[in-house]
Amino acid sequence: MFSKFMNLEIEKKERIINAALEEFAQKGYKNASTNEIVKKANISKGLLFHYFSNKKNLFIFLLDYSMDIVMNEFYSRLDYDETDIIKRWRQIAILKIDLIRKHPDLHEFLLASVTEDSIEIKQDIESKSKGILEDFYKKLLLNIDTSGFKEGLDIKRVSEIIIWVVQGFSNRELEKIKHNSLYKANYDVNAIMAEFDEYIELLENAFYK
Amino acid sequence: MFSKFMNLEIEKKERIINAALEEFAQKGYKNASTNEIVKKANISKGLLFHYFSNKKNLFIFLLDYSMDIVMNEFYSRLDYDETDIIKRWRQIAILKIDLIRKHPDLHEFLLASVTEDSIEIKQDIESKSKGILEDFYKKLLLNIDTSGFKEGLDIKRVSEIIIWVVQGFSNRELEKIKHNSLYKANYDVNAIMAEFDEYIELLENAFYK
Amino acid sequence: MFSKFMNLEIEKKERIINAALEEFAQKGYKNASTNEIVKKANISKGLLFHYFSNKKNLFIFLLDYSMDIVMNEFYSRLDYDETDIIKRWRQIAILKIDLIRKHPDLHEFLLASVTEDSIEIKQDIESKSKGILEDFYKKLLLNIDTSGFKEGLDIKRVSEIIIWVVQGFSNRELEKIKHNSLYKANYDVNAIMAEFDEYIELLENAFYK
Amino acid sequence: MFSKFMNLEIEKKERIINAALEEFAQKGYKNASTNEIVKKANISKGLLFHYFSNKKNLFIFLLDYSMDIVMNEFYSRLDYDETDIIKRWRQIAILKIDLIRKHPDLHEFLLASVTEDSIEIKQDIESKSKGILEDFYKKLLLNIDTSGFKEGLDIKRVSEIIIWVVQGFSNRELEKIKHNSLYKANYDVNAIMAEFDEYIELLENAFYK
DNA sequence: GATGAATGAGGGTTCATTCAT
DNA sequence: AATGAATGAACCCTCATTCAT
Repeated sequence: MFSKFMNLEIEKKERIINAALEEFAQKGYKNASTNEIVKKANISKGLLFHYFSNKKNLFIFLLDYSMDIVMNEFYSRLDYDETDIIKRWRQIAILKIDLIRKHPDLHEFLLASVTEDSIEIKQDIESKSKGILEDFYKKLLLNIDTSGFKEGLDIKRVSEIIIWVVQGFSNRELEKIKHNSLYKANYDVNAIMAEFDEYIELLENAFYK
Repeated sequence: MFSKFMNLEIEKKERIINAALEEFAQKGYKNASTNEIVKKANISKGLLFHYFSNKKNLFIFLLDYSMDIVMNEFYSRLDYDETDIIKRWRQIAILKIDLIRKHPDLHEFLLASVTEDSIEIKQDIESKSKGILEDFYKKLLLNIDTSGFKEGLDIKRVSEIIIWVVQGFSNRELEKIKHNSLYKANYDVNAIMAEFDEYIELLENAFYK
Repeated sequence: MFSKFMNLEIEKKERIINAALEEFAQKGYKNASTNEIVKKANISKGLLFHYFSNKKNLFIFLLDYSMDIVMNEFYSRLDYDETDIIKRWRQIAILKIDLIRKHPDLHEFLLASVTEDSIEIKQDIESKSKGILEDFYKKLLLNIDTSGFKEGLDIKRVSEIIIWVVQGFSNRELEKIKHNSLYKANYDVNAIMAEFDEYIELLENAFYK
Repeated sequence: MFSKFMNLEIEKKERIINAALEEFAQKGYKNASTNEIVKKANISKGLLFHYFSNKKNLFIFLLDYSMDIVMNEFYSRLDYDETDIIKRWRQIAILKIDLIRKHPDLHEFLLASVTEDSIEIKQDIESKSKGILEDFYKKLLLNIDTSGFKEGLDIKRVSEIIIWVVQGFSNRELEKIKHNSLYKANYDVNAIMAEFDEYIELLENAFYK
């Protein structure tokens, strides 16, 4: 389907992908202008449509492309021998932060996609993300050992609490990065993880034997 | 600035506000059509621009208007004698659910605003929400008693954990409502609060003396 | 449906109609450019779509408009007391020539419509013309007296022959007008009808008692 | 001019010609897509333009090509010993029907060309068809014997009447074929010619001694 | 105050044609 | 000769905004 595009030289391919990711991430689907994309990518109007036929297809390609990268980044680097749920989520948080550093536009794009309202692509996004996300979460949480929890705890609920805390923390950091360019330029993953560990400790004390 | 509009008879004013809230909530800023708004509000095109000069101003007006209502709903109804942080957040959750039931369009509008991508208004939304939200949070958490926490806990961090859990829970419920129209039509506040209380209990056991 | 347009001042209305008729007649549906139409009519791009919503609707409006005029020109001026089939067709030929002189663009437009290939409007044209043309032919041939034919002739076939001859003659004249602008500018209806009558005489001698 | 193309292997040449004839016949000049043509012919985009330089030239080539074939079909098979005008036209009608059966695309193409609206090629079509058709008609009617007509008839006018009747009849049949696919699939040349002969008999009785 | 006709820049998309390989 | 990526002008259409009434 996108074979024409895939056979391109890598440099041009990246120019186009990055231009499109940035534009969609900044403005959302409907607002994004194919005019802007070709300007940023320094290609002709016609070429974009030669590769992708139409705007929707371009978006769907980016969705697949982004999800693929994210999946790979996560699946291949997750240590499945680490069975402790908190430590596992700690890993996930690190991978996430790393992903954002390596592919900031891609992350922005996926984030924007999730809240995308345009009726034309809503269904595509949902159908794609649904299956993949379910699968994703299953794999992320494969082989988790919850035997360390204190007796009598509702494991499902405690797990949710842990996830919410991890998400709350990482969203807080993302907000800082997003709204504070100084912070963005200089942030120190180690320092962040050190702080993160303090929250983790609170959770461990609260819920572990 | 919007004095012309404010002096209007109340019925027409509400017609316009509701039409615009609904349109923006459903379609986002850029997609929203002034044509649709005037059609829904049953006024002429020119009149809308007579009152608000342009689309952006209309949006900003709605933003102020919505935030005002929310502030009032919360400030006036919050029981400041309840000093326990978990119970206070439980109150907030109830008020939030209540707000959604009473002003669904307004809530949708504010929710959509937060994830709005249109570059033209992004900054306006953020600058407005930033100051107000900070003030909001300060007031919401005024007079909180944290003396019930176990000794040695980092109160600030534990408070954050609590907030993240409350947010995680309410987001989960909102997602259900949003993606499951059957659930939306029949949901039972009491049942939801009962489940919520189970999470609260977990937190209390974890962090309270 | 086209009420906005119909309420226009007559001069502007005619400017738009003539510009569109000419463009469609010259280039056919798909080739016709709304850009050219608005240029010829000296109105803005948006206005055309304000009135007609889209190109197809504009075309359909012109189809109705043209058919109406043609119907009226013919119905109101045909002498239904003339029952002789040849004389009746002689009348029709005169009315046709007259129509072309008075509304050349309109005639060109309808002629082009009949041979229009664009799949988008083919059905519209056919459904419109089918009913109307059937009705039209019925009225044109109302009250025809064929008792003057020689005994033993197949009346239906002879009628067809007469019609084909009239059509052949009038097409020949149309071709002359179309391809010879000198001829077009100076042609003399009386001279044409005089020649036409010679063909009619041949037919009368052949088929009448 | 098209020597490059003419030197091609015959199979490829025919593939291209048929693809182009079909596309132009179905969609008219402007609507026809060079993309579709190369796809149908299974050649590359560049090759088509290598042979024909541009779309217009391709069309003109097809026009020449089609007319040549038609000319040959007619010239070589017409029995010039048959001097009677009606019988001669009867022959022509049969040859025409035969042509349509043998080269349906080609016939469709020429038919569509005659009613082609595209201003870019209108003149080319007309200038080509004018000279050729005149010549064609002259040859078709070569060596016609009109001595069988009744005394005193205007031979030129009667000949025209005969032609118009033949055209009228064959157009009527073509319309049936075009708009009734059932009819198209099953039509019986002999039956058609039998009916045609009834019209011929009417003409003979009318104009022959 | 109130109307809605009028504008025109910008939107996504198509397509004949060119040209490096 | 043969390819198909690349171009850009033109296409139809949308829409916030203006302005005469």
